[in-house]
Amino acid sequence: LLLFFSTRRMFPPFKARISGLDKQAKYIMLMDIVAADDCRYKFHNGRWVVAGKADPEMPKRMYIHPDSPSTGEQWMQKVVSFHKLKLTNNISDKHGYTILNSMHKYQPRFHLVRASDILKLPYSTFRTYVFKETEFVAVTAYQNEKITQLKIDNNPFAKGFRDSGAGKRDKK
Amino acid sequence: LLLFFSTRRMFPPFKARISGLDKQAKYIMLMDIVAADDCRYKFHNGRWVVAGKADPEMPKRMYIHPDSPSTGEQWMQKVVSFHKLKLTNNISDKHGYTILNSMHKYQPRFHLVRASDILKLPYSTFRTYVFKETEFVAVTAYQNEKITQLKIDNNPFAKGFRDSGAGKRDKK
DNA sequence: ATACTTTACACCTAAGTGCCAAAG
DNA sequence: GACTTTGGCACTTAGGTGTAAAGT
Repeated sequence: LLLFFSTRRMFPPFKARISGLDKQAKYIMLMDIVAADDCRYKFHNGRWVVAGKADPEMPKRMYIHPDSPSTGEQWMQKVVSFHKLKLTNNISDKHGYTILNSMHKYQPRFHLVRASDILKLPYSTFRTYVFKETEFVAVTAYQNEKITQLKIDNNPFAKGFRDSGAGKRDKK
Repeated sequence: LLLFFSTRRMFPPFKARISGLDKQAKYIMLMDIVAADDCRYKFHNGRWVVAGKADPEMPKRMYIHPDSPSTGEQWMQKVVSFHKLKLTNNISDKHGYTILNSMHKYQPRFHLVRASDILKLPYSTFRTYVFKETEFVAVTAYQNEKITQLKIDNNPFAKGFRDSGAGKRDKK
């Protein structure tokens, strides 16, 4: 259960270690994010509950991993991370970021394509992998304090919000 | 007459606007930096004068423009800038930076290759363009105050050294 | 001693964080 | 009125500047 925000990266990022590729062949790695169901949600009494039918789907976009294309050998050498994938709720986005609806549930999908060239993508066969545990609800403001704390604790850019030990300050 | 420093970028950067390419074809853009003559220089009485034979040449490296390969159409759309090219005087450099000898004169060269793939580079035909006015002497410390000021005035990262015009005051 | 080189440093750019007040 | 969204902010990482002092 992960979250999203205005125009920001997905965090934590999707990471995968790849094996079984042809060392010599070229591959392209992609990720897209599709609706997990056709519901709109709200956060009530500490949990996400259905709050009606989903809003119309946003234009679909495919994120191409920036190292693409690379050889199987190169992909298998290191963990493949999609931390640079950017999410936005701006329908008129011109950057090619992935557009999502706030308060909707989403499922990232990982695509592996054997192709030497981006231009050949439309004619290539995809292998698509879905990891159910990466499902998340998109939001514009955090609803769950535990998620906030998880991000503060783990995202290096949020280090400024880490409570340096003892003095817990009051918030109201 | 431009300068260089420890492990730093080349500044001002080499920039070119390209035209006449085949829109559909893929191209790779490269830059290397070769000795302009076989002399060692020193800066004396406000000018560079020859001070003996050149030191042995450094290992040659070819900088591949990070957007490579791209289609002719993509290259022609924007100014092609080599501002990320890095220079060093460290002979054992492992990053692939361009290695130069301090106090020697150099000539950048721009290479245009019609090739869809970096692996095909060795078998491809290069078109090489040299602009004499981009010749420079490599240094580890600036010799000419005008060069220093030119950099301070134009390099955004050196803004901290700009005199904010009126009212020169000493630091408190 | 002179001339050049290295290093730590303050000051920048550029971009990714959650927060909070204001707006919708 | 309760909820959601926006935009400015201080904070962070990451890395590019010339400087001055120290090193060779």
